Amino acid sequence: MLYRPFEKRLNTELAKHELHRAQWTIIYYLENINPATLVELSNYQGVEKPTITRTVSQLEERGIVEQVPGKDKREKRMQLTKAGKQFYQEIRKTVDAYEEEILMGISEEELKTAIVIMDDIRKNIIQSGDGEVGTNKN
Amino acid sequence: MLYRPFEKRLNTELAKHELHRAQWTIIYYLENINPATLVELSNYQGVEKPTITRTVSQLEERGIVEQVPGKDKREKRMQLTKAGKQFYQEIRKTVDAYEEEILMGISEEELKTAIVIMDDIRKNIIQSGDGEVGTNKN
DNA sequence: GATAATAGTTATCAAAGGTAACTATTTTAC
DNA sequence: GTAAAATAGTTACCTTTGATAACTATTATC
Repeated sequence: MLYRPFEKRLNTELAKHELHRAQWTIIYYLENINPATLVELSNYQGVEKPTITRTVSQLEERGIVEQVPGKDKREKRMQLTKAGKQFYQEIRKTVDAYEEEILMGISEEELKTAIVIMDDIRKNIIQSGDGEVGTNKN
Repeated sequence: MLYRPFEKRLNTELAKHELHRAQWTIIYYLENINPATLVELSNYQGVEKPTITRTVSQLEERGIVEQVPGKDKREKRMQLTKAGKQFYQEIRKTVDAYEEEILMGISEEELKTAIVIMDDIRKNIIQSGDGEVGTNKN
């Protein structure tokens, strides 16, 4: 049970920027894969659509993300605003410091190994049972 | 982000026994360290006391755990009831199957490595910052 | 063109956590 | 030996984060 203390601590770090974990996860994803639809975000987070709608709205209200016209009138494609990208860099500092702290004494190799294994497990979960999100099954 | 799919799936497994993750964690802990106080449980889960009070009450109402007189009139020492222990065995089957499934293709060694690393990280979190629970600081 | 599927939203509920403020005991300090 | 501090737990209440059900609007498919 690594998760509880990790999340607890991450949230106190993010609180410095008046952010919560769920919001940060979306900002983080958008920094990499930039215009992303809500469904994409929903799949990434492993969370139902209404949950994403809410979190994205919060970020929208704060001017961190904005909509870009997608090829479809249905889809809502989001990207980080200019301010959002700057914001990301700020949070990044906090998160980097946090990560460095909790990874003290753990080598690059060890970390890589752990990541690979956890990724294998994640794939197993998503493949078999229904670690997946409802939308995908229709 | 291994956690979300893992918890989601675990919860659907536990639902077969009308259980939730937080409850299961306590049952699991009590199977090993049997009479445990609420503070102990609270530290184990990395969660504040009121949260534990609630979860333990639920298990108490279902006759899964019961109080044993501790050396102190303050502390509430809990153990699994007879029914609770039987219940544990049942759930164990479900959880074992689940674990086997998600660990498919992952060797003993790999798993051990991952556990060691994650444990190191957990220790780092608890040591430094405040991955800890409020009670401990007073 | 009617039916399916897809993307998103709204409303509402539940799980799981937190804080503040409290009671009842037990320890510690003077 | 009592007053103050610490410890264990509880109650009341709030927040975050998730889920479901039922819906609209748009696009694909047959």
